[in-house]
Amino acid sequence: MAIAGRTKQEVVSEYRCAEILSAARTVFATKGFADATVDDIAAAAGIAKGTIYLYFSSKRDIYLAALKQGLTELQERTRVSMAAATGIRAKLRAFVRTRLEYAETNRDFIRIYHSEFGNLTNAAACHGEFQQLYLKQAKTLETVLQNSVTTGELPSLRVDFAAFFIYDMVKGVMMQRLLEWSTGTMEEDIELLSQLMWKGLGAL
Amino acid sequence: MAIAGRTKQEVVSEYRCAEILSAARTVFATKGFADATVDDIAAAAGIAKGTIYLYFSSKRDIYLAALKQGLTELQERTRVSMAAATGIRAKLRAFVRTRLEYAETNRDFIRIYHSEFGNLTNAAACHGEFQQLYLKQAKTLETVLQNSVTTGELPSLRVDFAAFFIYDMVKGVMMQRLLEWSTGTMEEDIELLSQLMWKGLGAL
DNA sequence: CAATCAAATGACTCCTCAGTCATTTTATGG
DNA sequence: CCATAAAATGACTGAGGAGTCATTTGATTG
Repeated sequence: MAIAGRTKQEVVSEYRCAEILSAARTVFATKGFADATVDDIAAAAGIAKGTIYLYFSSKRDIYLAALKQGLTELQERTRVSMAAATGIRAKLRAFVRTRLEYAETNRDFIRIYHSEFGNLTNAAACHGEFQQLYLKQAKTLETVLQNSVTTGELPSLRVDFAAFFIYDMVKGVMMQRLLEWSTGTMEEDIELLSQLMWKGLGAL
Repeated sequence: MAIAGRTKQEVVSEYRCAEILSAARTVFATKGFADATVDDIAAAAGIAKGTIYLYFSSKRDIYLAALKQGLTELQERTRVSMAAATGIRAKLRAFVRTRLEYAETNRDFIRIYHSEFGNLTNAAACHGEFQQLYLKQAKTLETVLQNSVTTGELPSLRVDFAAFFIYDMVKGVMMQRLLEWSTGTMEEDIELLSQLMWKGLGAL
């Protein structure tokens, strides 16, 4: 009974998972991991709690799945837009733009993203699983920087340091915008951030 | 019975508070707010749980007190060292140095700091009390930047944006160093960060 | 030393919530 | 239409932990 390589069962199952993850994102974004309850998620998804445990094995499992899903999408978009840009400066601008735009349209995910990646220091709670996800993210950017160093487009520098530096700047602006602390439009913030990243405060 | 304006009672009370806060810092840093128990803190302080409630009204109260204490000290040191430096560039370098040095010797506090200020987006949980503390921090730096703009030392720019930008960069490096992800010495990181902040990636 | 007061204690209560599972509902296909 | 299997349900359980308070310990003073 498989159509296009997927049974009906699989399709329904995927749909349920997506439903649950979508509800979970909203709830986790609003309450944070600790204060969110599985009942909250069930209510938001309009299903019974027991059903959730047919698709996920624990509260943490749901959380991790929601985080991974968003992270994969964000990372893929970032990768594609950077690959499409020519020259390191354009690539960095693409990095900034893609991520700020994604943040604007995926606020719930970004809240979860920040609550995890703003706080990687609490290793005890998560056995480093989030640290690994973070490092994987940084790796992509690091590779791009390294290539530019190799071609001589960038001078030799500690690319690992620079990669984190860039991540943190963009992460900070995402948060500013999410909290509506930024006084500028997104275009202005993209421009200003790109300038600061490239030229620093001294050359403005 | 007051000696130097303080009764014995007050001295003992302050000592107990300090004891509890010190234990709390360690526990919160290790387990995070949600996973830390008041029993953990009591055990770490070598006192009974009931005693803690003679000095603090709730778990959150302890947390907030520990955070505020560290924050006040960090902020004061930052303010003093910046005031002692001449010129905006030296002030910024002082900012970076003071904070990285403080992070090196107050790791427990910095863990707590990051778990809060990495995640300000979860406003529901804390009624914005942490957001206020953060904004107060940023204000000091913003004032320094504004003064430099007024004297013409810096060109006109969105000082609020720049202040966050600087905070986030330093915060990021603090985290890198805390997790021992940084491959450089502290001096190297101070130097590199100051350079990047001032000149950006393009001018290295 | 006895009486009084303050400080400390930890067993206890109460509540929340993750995860379970016997029961009910819905889908399948003969 | 019935039999059987699969999916969904939500009342229930057990664990864990915040905050309380009757009791104990220790200090103070006449």
